[in-house]
Amino acid sequence: MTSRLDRIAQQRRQKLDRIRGRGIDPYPYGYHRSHTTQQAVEKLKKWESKDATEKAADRLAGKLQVNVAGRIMAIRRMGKSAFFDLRDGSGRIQLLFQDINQFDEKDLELFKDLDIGDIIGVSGPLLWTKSGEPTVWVAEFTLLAKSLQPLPEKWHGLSDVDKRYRQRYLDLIANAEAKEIFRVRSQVIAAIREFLNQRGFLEVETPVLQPLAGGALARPFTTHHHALDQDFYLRIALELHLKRLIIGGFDKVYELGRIFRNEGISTKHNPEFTMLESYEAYVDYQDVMKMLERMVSLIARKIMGRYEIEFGDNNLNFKPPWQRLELRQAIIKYSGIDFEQYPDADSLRAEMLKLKMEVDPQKDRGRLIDELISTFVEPNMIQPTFLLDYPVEMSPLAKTKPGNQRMVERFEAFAGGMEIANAFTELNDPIEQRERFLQQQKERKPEDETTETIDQDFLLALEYGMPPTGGLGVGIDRLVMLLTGQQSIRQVILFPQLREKP
RNA sequence: GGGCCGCUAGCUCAAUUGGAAGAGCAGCUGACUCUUAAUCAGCAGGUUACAGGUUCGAGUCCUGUGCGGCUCACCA
Repeated sequence: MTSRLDRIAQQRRQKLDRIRGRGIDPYPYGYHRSHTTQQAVEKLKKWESKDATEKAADRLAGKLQVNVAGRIMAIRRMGKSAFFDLRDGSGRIQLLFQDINQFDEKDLELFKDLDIGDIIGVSGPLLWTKSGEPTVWVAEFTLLAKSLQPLPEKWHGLSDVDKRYRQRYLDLIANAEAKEIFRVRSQVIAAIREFLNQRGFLEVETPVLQPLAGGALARPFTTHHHALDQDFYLRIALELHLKRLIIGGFDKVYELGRIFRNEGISTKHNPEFTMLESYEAYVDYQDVMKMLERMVSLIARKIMGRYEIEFGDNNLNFKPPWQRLELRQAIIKYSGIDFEQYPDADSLRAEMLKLKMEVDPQKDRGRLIDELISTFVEPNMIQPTFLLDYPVEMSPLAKTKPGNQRMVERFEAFAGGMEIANAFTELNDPIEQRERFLQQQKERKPEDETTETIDQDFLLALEYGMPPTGGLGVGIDRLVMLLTGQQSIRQVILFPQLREKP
């Protein structure tokens, strides 16, 4: 703490003491609002459209009276009068304190002690100022919360990225764009629920704490339950529990939930992030593809008002149908390598080395192909695109293509150079699933902490019979990034993970 | 984890080759009854992230640490 901040805080505390000394509670219990600031402005506009006689009658009848409340964002004192900007969750409105001598001694003193940042409630009639600003002419005012800290600068806002994340409330107060991003995020999630609910999907909740972290391959967070004296993992995917529910007879289920991966942090990765997974019985990945492009495009149009969204230097067009491209063809197109010609890891690695790629000799064929995707293909996936049909090594939970044991019915959706969704026709043959898990375990490196051990309970569930099912996973944070044009995942997560400051 | 960049007043930013740490906003005092980045006059406000080093002299150069950003690696 520097002396200057101390001094400002000290001044505010002195004001607080003065206010208390006059018998005023600076933190009272509530306030009756008749209107939000936005509603008040609308009310005034509506009144403006009436004819002169009606207007005068309304004014006389006190029909322009409102009670509004919010945070003081600006103070323009001008001798006996003053203009304040008042902001609430809906917007802002101007306040006019005309001739402050109308107030009694107590209110006058309180008025003098009001600061930018304080929360107040006011009542009085609405009016237009000469310059056409909708304004509340303040007849009465009440302090609702005294602010003891100075707000960020009014014009430039808060730009210190570190501070914006650590003190997100200041970001939300100071930067309107930040607030808008999270409003959009909330609407996106609501729209997803509405879309899926309308289609007969059932929203469910499954455990975050799991004895095995299955359904994906990622390093999990670990924790410990004391009463059970048992270690648990935080889930890294929703998949295996949702499939159990398909087996249980819910034909359409989804979960919107937080998942946790103990891996690197980047502009596209946060250790905890929000995933949508949905499972629908009796459909395949082609049906899921149609549903996804329909869902995302509807959301874009509903919330952003259009199919085309500016993202970085590009204009993304989410109008269906999205481009469909076989994974194999995409890799050939962007890297020149046809993985079908290299049936094992060694030959593929040799070919990749020719492209001067730095290739980890530990990587198996699936991971090598994955590297080809992320190096050559993903950066080119700007317009919404489905990549279809993946090698079986990369997809232990997906069903192989009919007549081709090496490939599975899987797609990933990309846009803006990011993967936003992953889906497949789910493998429902319990014998094959067990073999795939065993194969996966065999290829696992001894030092590799990321590989799950086999989820026997899930295999048992599969043995009771799971209908043919199409499954989908969507990265909600990335979807919000795309829709709001944000280049960093931290801009769309209210409280992103940061290192603790000393 | 590696590389590069950044950290100056509460906030937004300056500071020439290494030569007296500044401005705007916010704050305080005063003037002002239609302002809206109000205006005008004045005042106050700094461990230049932290710890060392080089130097007559360091915000500036060097080393280390912390935190952040970008990027690479990692990442179904």
